[in-house]
Amino acid sequence: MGKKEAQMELLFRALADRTRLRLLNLLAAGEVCVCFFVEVLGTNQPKISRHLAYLRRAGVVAARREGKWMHYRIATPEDVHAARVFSEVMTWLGEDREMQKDRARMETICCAPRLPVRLQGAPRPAGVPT
Amino acid sequence: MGKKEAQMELLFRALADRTRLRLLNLLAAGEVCVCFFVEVLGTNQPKISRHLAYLRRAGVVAARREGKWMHYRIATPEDVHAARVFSEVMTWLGEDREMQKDRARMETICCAPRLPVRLQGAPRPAGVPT
DNA sequence: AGAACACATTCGTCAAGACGTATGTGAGAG
DNA sequence: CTCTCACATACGTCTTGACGAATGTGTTCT
Repeated sequence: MGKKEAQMELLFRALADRTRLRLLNLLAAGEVCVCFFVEVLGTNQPKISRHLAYLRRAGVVAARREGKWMHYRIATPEDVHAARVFSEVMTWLGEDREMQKDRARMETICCAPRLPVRLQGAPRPAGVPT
Repeated sequence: MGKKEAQMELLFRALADRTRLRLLNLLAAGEVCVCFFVEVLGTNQPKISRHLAYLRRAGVVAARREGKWMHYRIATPEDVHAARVFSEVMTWLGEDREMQKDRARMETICCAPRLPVRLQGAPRPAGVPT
């Protein structure tokens, strides 16, 4: 009944946090596993996991397991209007300076000749040049 | 510097509340004064004022004084992307069942042969049929 | 089996904000 | 000037959620 209303609030609450916006931004190019978020955002792992869980509850990301690693990806909302809003938000993120820095930082880390110690053997994110 | 980022969070926080979404919805047709919000949403006046203040800080509504009454209206965000997102949100509100009920309720109240006692002499909202 | 790893969840603490109630402010009427 | 009206703001209380630190869960490797 009031599900759609709740969805609206849920979406905006999910978007009302800096860290979560940064996560969504890094997911724009494709699947990313948790360890890369930790490295790129320079924070601890539980923080990342909690925010990813929040985004998952809001229905804007989905997760896939591959061995020890969890891959997250963007999940477009089912609701048409939610999807349109979300799409605009992603575009917005794409043009934001700070967000561009984050993406550049991820490329720098992933494409480095040697991965950081913490990321040895981790599956590289999709959407970044090899 | 980090202003635009802050603006992004600020916008979504403003949208992450049911009451505020309802206020924005009622403003879709044009200027409305506070007393009508109170009547239509069936709540107390301080609650409405607080949420309107919040929306004002977020830059999505503006206020105009006319004698004793304060008229609020939608204020499209300056930032282009914010404006696009906001526009999609307003469209979304326009198609939501519950929001339609609120607008219908406002029409019923404003266009009644006699205004409710509390609203005697109050300036009618714009955008509703006389 | 056990150790190592990637990630999730829980716990205690703290700040933001939503609420009703009470009070403050600014404008018009008398 | 005082009273009233429309609205704003200041409390005190309670809930939500953000955080770091610790702990739990599931998978792989030996």
